[in-house]
Amino acid sequence: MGRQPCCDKLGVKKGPWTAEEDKKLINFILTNGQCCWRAVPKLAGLRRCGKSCRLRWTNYLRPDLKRGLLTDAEEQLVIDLHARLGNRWSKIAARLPGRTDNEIKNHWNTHIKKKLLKLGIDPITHEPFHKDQPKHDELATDDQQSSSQTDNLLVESASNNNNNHHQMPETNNMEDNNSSSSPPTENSSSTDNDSRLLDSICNDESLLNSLWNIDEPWNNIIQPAASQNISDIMGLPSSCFEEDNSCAWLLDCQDFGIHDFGFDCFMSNDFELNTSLNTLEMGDKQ
DNA sequence: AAGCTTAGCAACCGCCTACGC
DNA sequence: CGCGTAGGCGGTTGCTAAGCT
Repeated sequence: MGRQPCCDKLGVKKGPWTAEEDKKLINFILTNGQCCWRAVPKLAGLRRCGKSCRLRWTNYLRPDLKRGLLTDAEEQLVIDLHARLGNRWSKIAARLPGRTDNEIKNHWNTHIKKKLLKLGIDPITHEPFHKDQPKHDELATDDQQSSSQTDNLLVESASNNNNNHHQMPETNNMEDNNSSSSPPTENSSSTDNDSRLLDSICNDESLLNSLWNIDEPWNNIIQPAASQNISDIMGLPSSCFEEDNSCAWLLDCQDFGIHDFGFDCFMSNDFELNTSLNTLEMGDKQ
């Protein structure tokens, strides 16, 4: 016999999540951590599929998520990664701390793809269109003279991608274990390719600096007073927020639905947190 | 001001893989 | 070893707000 079904489809709610449902899910995960998603809806008092709960948590409620548009550096990294990994959004997201595969996928489809098309670059192959080659989208026909900073980055990135396909240094330590070295397609991936990718990223000093500058401020955000307030507000034992507890990740709480879930204490009582958040925003805009 | 179109994003759907039984 | 499920993934849909006529 196998396991029990994830959820009985009957009586399962669909559609947008309400603030009340979000609260329940957050409360549950704060209390119990991320365990068996199948059991989450029942235990948390939600009429949702476990899958839906997992998605809501990973794509929206997770405290380590960043908010707002991708920065130029992140965007370039996505392009770079997409050139080698194809539409493997989860792999790409794994390289961008605080970003979800869904977010990156959406950003790709709504922003990056269009930019590439405008620049005459095929978003699938990352190769420039040939003059006699039909483009994938009508958008590609207008305004190909665009010269914004982002567009320049994109051109540079695409150009680098083409060059790097054959000249990437050897390294290791990537989680992907496929072994093909084919050009970037939906299914192409390999340890070698990933290793080279990591290496090329690590060798890109400006890119790395940019990413580290984004993440660094979080080290300074955590204040004991803040965690105390959270435990009070959420009605949870303060032990949930102790350093060695499974909920210690909450201390890394960044910028998620703070106002929606009664986390305003972060904003009103903690000057240093505000400063850190401002620093982060500055970093994001740079 | 109203109606229409478009862009952006959250959420769902269906498939695949790993794993428990 | 085979069956069936949970979890994960990528593609797609549908809702909503913003922009346009």
